[in-house]
Amino acid sequence: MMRQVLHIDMDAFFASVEQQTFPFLRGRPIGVCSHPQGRTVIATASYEARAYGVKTAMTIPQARKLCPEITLVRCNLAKYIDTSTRIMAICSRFTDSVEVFSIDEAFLDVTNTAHLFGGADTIARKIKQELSGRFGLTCSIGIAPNKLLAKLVGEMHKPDGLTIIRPEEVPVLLEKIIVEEMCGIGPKTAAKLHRLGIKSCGELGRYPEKALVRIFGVKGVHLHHIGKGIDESPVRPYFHKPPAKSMGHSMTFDKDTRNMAIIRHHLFQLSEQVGRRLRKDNYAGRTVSLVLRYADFTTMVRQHSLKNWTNDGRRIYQTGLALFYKLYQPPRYVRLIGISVSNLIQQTRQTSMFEHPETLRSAVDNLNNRFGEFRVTRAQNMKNMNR
DNA sequence: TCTGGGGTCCTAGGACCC
DNA sequence: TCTGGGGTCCTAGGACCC
Repeated sequence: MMRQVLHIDMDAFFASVEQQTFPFLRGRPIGVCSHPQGRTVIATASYEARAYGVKTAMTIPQARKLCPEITLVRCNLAKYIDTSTRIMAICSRFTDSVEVFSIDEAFLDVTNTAHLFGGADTIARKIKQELSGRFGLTCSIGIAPNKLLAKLVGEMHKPDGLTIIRPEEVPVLLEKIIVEEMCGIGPKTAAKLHRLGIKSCGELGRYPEKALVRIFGVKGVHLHHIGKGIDESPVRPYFHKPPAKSMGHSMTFDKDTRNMAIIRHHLFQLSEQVGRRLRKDNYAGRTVSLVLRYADFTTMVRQHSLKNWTNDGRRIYQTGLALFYKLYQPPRYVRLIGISVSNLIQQTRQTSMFEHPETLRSAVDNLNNRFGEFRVTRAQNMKNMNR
């Protein structure tokens, strides 16, 4: 049975949410970023800003050069998560097969429910209408026989687009699509394909599968499928969301530094944040990874596996700090540090396998969850340091 | 004022055990 | 006294996604 899959992608999501919250931002070029004064990049640019060439991942100076009148807005992730949750709830009214692909993207398998609403295209129009009416937000929707193609065609008419591709139209489409437009083919793979004389998906699909496997390993099979427009992967409902594999935080210093007190201070804060997030969802992990990026952008990762699972910020910090000292080459300036915990297990309730009593930490967590990060923290952390 | 921050998956080599 | 082979865990690095 031919499947009917919708891909829904919110248009300039973070920026559009901000423009809805603050009407004076509407119609103006804005960029959302994590901390507008610091060393950061544009997370999302409004369409007005995109008209000037401002794009995601651009630095603030670059964006300002292209668009001097751009308004920078601080990222408010909690608000976007809240809006996203409500958007996903609306999608769930049309099928229980909704996969939350990212904060602003979802796949819907409507194969079994389309007839209840008058067809997949009607569902798409209803969702658009609903999101516009309730939130003032637009989205772009692609409808296709599988996720790969739904995502591809959904991107063809942004913003506020609706693109449908029928099975018989797929071969002609694939001839027109260049490989780097496909989800899963990044710059490195695209360059490698170009060297093989492969530009379009049609060409990729005709390239012998065996040769692709020889060159790319297991990924060759996947590439062959991409070239043919084949994707059997199911839409995974959000309630089957797999457990997390890792949790981490990192930060770029506003100025490169080699001041150990500053580095330790931020490493400690990042570790506490990671521990708190692990505890919030009842995770504990055994492997601690430390990321270190020098001023010249060389980036290194070192990891260490512990004997016991932990979700204690202090334990994570101690392990991370030991890794830092092993890795760090002293006179060099540090640009970024990060810490993450992997090898996770999830408990349904608190058990004795954690190293320390939970009572104090969960009380501190509750306070911080309610009143904000680091309102209550360890005395060691109180020295007021600037980034 | 070049180059954020959060993830997942894959590969490849070495240690170690049977 | 010529050493195979399978399995698992660990670590480092890279590609890719939003």
